[in-house]
Amino acid sequence: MNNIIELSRNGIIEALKTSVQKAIDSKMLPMIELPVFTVEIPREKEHGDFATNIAMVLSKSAKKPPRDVAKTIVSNFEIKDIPIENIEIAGPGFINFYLKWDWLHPVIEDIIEQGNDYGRVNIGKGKKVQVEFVSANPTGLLHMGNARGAALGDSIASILQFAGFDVEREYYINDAGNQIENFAKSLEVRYLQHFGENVSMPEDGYHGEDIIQTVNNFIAECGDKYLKVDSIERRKILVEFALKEKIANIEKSLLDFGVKYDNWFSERHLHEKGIVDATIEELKKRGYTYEKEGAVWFKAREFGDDKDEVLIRANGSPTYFAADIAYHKNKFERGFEHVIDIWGADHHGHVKRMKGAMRALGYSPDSLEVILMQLVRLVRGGEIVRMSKRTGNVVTLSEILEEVGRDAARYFFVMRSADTHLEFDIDLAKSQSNDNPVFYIQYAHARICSILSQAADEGKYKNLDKPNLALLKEQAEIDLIKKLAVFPMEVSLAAEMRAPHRIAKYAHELAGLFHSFYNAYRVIVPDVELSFARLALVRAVKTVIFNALKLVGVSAPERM
RNA sequence: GUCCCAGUAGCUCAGCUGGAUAGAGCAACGGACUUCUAAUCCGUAGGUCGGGGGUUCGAAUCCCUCCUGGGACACCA
Repeated sequence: MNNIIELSRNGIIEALKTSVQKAIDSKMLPMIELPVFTVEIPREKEHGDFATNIAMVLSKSAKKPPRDVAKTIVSNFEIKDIPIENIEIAGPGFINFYLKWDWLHPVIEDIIEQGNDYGRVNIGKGKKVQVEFVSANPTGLLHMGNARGAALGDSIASILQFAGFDVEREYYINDAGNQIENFAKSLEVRYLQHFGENVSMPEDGYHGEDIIQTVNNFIAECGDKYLKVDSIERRKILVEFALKEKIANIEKSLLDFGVKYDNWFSERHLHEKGIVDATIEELKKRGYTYEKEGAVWFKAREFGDDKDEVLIRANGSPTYFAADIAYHKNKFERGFEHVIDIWGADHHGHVKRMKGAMRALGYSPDSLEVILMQLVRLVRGGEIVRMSKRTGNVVTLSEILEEVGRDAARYFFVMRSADTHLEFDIDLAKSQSNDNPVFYIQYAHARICSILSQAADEGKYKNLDKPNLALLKEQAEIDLIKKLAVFPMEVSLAAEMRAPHRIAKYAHELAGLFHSFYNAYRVIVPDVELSFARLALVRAVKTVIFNALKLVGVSAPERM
C-alpha cells in the first residue's frame, strides 16, 4: 500500500523503535522488551496528526513515570523522510507528532489518478471467501428481516472485495424437507378450493395471499387437469411450478434491490446427490453420533452445546440440521477458505452446534463465521408497524422499495451495526430533506457535479497542467483532505469488522465536511490557479463519495 | 433456568481489540440566500455512558454481580 498515512505511520513506528533501542544502548532506559504500542490518528486534532502511547506502556517496566520515558524517547527520536514539524509530550504521557500542514495534499492527485479504485486495499490477499445471505424459504415473499440481510450481506461482500478478498455471494435455496411438503399441501388446498372443493387449510399451512396468486397462475396455465390425478402427483406438479415462480420472484426483488448473487445453491441437490447421507455417514464414522428412540443424534454436547441434536428422525428423514451440515461441508470442499453466514438473531442457538459439526468433520470452527443481525422495526408516522406472519400481514421488500426507493432502503438497512435493533423510519427514508442522510450525501455529489460541469463550460482550465495544491490552505480544505486520506483505512476497518455502517457513517461525515467547505468558499473564483486547485479537491471528494456509496449499494446521482 | 443481543443527550444511534475534555444526526432555540443547487451552512443548549463492585498509570470500552428490554432454547426451518 502506498498510502501516505500508512507510510508515515509505519515510518514513525520504526523511528520510535529505533529511538527506544538507542535509549537502551546508552543506558537511558533499562534493558526491556518493547511491549505492544499504538500510533494512531487522535480523535482531537489538537493532539496532532499522530499520537503514541509508547511511553505509557513502557513506564512500568522502565520503572519511570510515563512523561520521563516520553522525554527520553523524544530526545533520541530521529526521522528524515517524514515532514514532522513538532513533537510534544502531552497529557499523561502521550507523544504527539505534528506534521507539516500540507503533508496530506498529495492524496488529491492519488485519488484523481486511481479513480474508482481509490480506497482499495489488500488485507484479503486474495483469500477465497463466501458470503451467504438471505437464503429465505422459497415459499413466500421477502420481508424486512430478509431485506436487512440482503443489504448487509451484499455490502459486506462488496467491502471485502474492495479489501482484497476473493468473494462469492451465495443464496441457499431451502427447496427440500418438511416445509416444502407443507407448502405443497397448502398449494393443493388452494388449488382444490379454487374448483369449489370443501377442503380447509391446515393450521400450520401457508396462509399468505401470495400463494393463492401462485395457484391462480398455475390454473391459468394448466387449468383443472390435475383435479382428478393422484394427490402425490398433483402436489409434485404444483410445488415444482410454485418453487420456480417463487424463486424467480425472489431473485427479481433482490435484483431490484441491487443485489446479485454469483450462485444459487439448492438444498434438494444435496439430498439427490447423496451428500447429506454421506455427511451423516462421515459423522458416524468419526464417532460423533448415536441412536436413541429410533433417531440418529449428533453429539453436540461434546462441542459445548447444552443438548444433542437429531440428524435423522425416527421416520427416517434427515433434519434441516443434517442438510445444513452437509451444505457447510460442501462449501469448504468447494475451496472456500473462509465462510460467512448472515443469519437472523433468532437462529443464534444454531451457531454453536453448526461450528461443533464443522469441528467434528475436521474443519476449523473459526473458518465458519456467523454474523447475527437483530430485528427490524418499521416505524410510520411515529408508530411501530405491527407485523404478523400468521395473518400474512407483513411488509415485503418489494413494497418498501416501491415506497422509499432503492437508495434510501439500501442506506437505511446498513446504517446501523448488525447487532443492534434497526429502527426503519419510513417517513424519514421518504423525505427529500436535510433530515435524510441519503439525500444529504447524494446532494453533495450532485453539487460537485454541477460545479465541475460549470467549470468545464468556462473552459479556461484546459491549458493548465498540474494544480498547485499548496493553494489549498483553508482549514475547511485541510479537514476535507484529511478525511479523504483516511478512506483506505476506513475500508480496512470496515472489512475487518464486517461493518458496512462505518462506511455509511464515513460517507455522511465526508459529505458534511464538503457542505461546510462549499458554504464557506467558492470553488470557481477569479483566481484561476486557486480555482484549478479547488476543482481538483472537489473532484477528489466526488470520487470518494462515489466509491463509498458504491460499497453500501447506493447510487451517486449527477443531478438532483 | 441456560444462552445471545441491547441499555450512551428529549429521540435514533456511533464510539466498545482500554487512552487525553464521551460524539453525530434529528428535535429545540438563535442566525445566514443580489452567490458554483438553501435537499445547504453557522451558532447555542442538552450527559450519574442502566446500578454496584473489581482489574490499572488510565474504564463507556475488560472481569464479576444485579436490574430492565428484546430474542433463542422442537425428531420446525
